[in-house]
Amino acid sequence: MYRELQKQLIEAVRTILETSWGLEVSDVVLEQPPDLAMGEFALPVAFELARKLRKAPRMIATELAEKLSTTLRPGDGFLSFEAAGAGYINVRLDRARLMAALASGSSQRPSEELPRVLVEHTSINPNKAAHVGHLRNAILGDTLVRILRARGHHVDVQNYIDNTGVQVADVIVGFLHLEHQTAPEVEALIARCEALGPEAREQRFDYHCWNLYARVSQWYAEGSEDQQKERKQLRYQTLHAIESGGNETAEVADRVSTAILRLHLETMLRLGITYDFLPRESEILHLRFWDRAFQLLKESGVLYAEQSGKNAGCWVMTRPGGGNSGEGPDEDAKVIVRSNGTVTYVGKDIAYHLWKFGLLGKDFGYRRFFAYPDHTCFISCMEGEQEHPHFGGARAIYNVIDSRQSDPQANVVQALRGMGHTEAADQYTHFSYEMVALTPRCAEELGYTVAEEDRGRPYIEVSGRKGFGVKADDLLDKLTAATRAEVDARQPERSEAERQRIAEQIAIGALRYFMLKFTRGSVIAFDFRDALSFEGETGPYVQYTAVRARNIFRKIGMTPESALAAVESLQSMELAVGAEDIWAIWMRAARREQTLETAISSAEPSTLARHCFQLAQEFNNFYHKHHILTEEDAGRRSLLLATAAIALRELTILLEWLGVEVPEAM
RNA sequence: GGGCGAGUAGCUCAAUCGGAUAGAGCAACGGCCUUCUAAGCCGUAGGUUACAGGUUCGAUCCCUGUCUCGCCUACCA
Repeated sequence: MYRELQKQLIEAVRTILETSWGLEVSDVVLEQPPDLAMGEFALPVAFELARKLRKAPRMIATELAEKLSTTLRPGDGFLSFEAAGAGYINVRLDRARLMAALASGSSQRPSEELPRVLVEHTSINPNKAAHVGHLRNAILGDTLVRILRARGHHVDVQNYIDNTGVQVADVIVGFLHLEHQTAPEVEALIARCEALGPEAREQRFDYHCWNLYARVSQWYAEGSEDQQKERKQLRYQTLHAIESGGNETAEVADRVSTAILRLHLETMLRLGITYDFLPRESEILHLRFWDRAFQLLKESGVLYAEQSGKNAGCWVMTRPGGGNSGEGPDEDAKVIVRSNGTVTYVGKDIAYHLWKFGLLGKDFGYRRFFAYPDHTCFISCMEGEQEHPHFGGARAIYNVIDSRQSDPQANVVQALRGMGHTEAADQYTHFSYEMVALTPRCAEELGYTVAEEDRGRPYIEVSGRKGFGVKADDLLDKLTAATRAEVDARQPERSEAERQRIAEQIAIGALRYFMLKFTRGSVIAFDFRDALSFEGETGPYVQYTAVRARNIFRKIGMTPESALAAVESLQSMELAVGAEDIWAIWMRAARREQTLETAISSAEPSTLARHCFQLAQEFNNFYHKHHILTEEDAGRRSLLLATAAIALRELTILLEWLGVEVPEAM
């Protein structure tokens, strides 16, 4: 109903402007007054018209308000229109009617066919344990998936696995040439680690590789010049062996990366994050996706063979911003195929994205890989199972990838556009976000020595190569331990299993909210003090609020649904009119869908996190001010109960979108 | 050199397409637990929105210039 009122109002303003003044305004701006007591909507349109009409804004506002009140009647849901301030028009709604509509939950969105979308997120190199930076990616991605589904899209979730890249190669170099292990020995190690189970963190295979990767990176940089050259050569030999496949090195790499991949999936599952499909680079190579893409790129003229200059002998592509000045070679062009004939990462990515949009004319084989409680995750392979869901061929895609990759991402879009796939290019969203870094203090806490010059900086970038960072599982364990201690103290009568479950839910709530409350563009300077805080603008604060609301209904022995159903027969709704703290909660509920739309169109989940937190604040304020159980006036009590019920309903929906559960008790 | 992003309270961050008095949380200080859970609530203090111009009824937001910081810009992946 709220949305319809907005539309009606904007339409009415447009009509009046046209018929009375013969004016056309492209965009009628609708705002909220700074204080709810002033009304539900505010129209600043009079300011815009002041110049055209050569009249004071306030006068225009008065006139327009008058016309509006004869057009939109109380029967439509509008109560009054009045000029305010220097020239605003404040609009009051029929609160009782809006409340009734909200309580009955009649905010159905049209069931039109929404396009199938594809979200790629997580995409961790399978060569080491996941860290906080990966958590930000996965949590942002998973939340995006949840809100797209809430809007009504069919969403396929993909986690791209670069199992044949240089990072995997580095760890394999470590196993084979630094530790001098044989293939069976590596396999035995994986088996031993798996037998220990996920609880033995320090002995986990991905933790082992975390350290090994750091050692190898250091090993490359050590020794004499000749040694370094030799080691670098070893590195590329290993990489090429892995890329070509069908040899023992590739076999070991596959075992190692697959074992780590499973651990990553388990880590993410702790946070309630799941995937539908895991496309791997090995299949993109062996199924020759690139050959087909190369052909298409040449045919469309996107790629051209550079004849001279520094890129002579390469197949290159003009960059999005740049362009050939006409004279001589475009030195700024992006190399896609090297002079030795090998394809770069961006080239493979173009092929992969043609597949995503169903424009390649090739497909993966699919095989079952990981079982979730409610569905199965498939992985790419050469020859797959007979029956499998179809992935790819999406109308719109979102790539959750940090901002450092904006250049290669732009290249892929440029290629699509150049090939004439303008619709695909328009529906390609690089959901970029800034990295997670560590505060210098946090780095020191972890036992890393911080260079003097870094000590003054607000943050230090994590580095997998240096083994510098906070591992995802360690952080989750730390959060769980901290919440567990608090739960033990507060809920001593509950069973061990219950308390553990609650502690985990709170830990996840804290972590997910922490990652979501920042806007995408801001670097998160990670610090345990902030992340382990459960007060103020945090997940546990919101969870606690929902638990509080639910306790009211448990205590009184009635359901929130029946409290909402009672709104119809409320005689005392006028009470809400004077009580802005109550009305604020209902208005918050009214704005939910609009906030969802904003979050999606701006690809900014933090909008929803903030909305959710503000609702929690409003409810806590209300909770403190009104004591429901001891309220004697029956009508007023019904109003208070309905308000608690709407708050609980909204909090539950919003937290679900954010991937945060409401614990039994806190 | 070029591209992208950032600079707002002591700290970490917001600010709905350019709108009314720039808001939260932490930290600090002062209050509130015989009452539905104090992981809570209320209050105090804290600001020349990096700087200088410009655009207009109005600028944290748009334009120009300057300063500072980060990332990207390889025939690495």
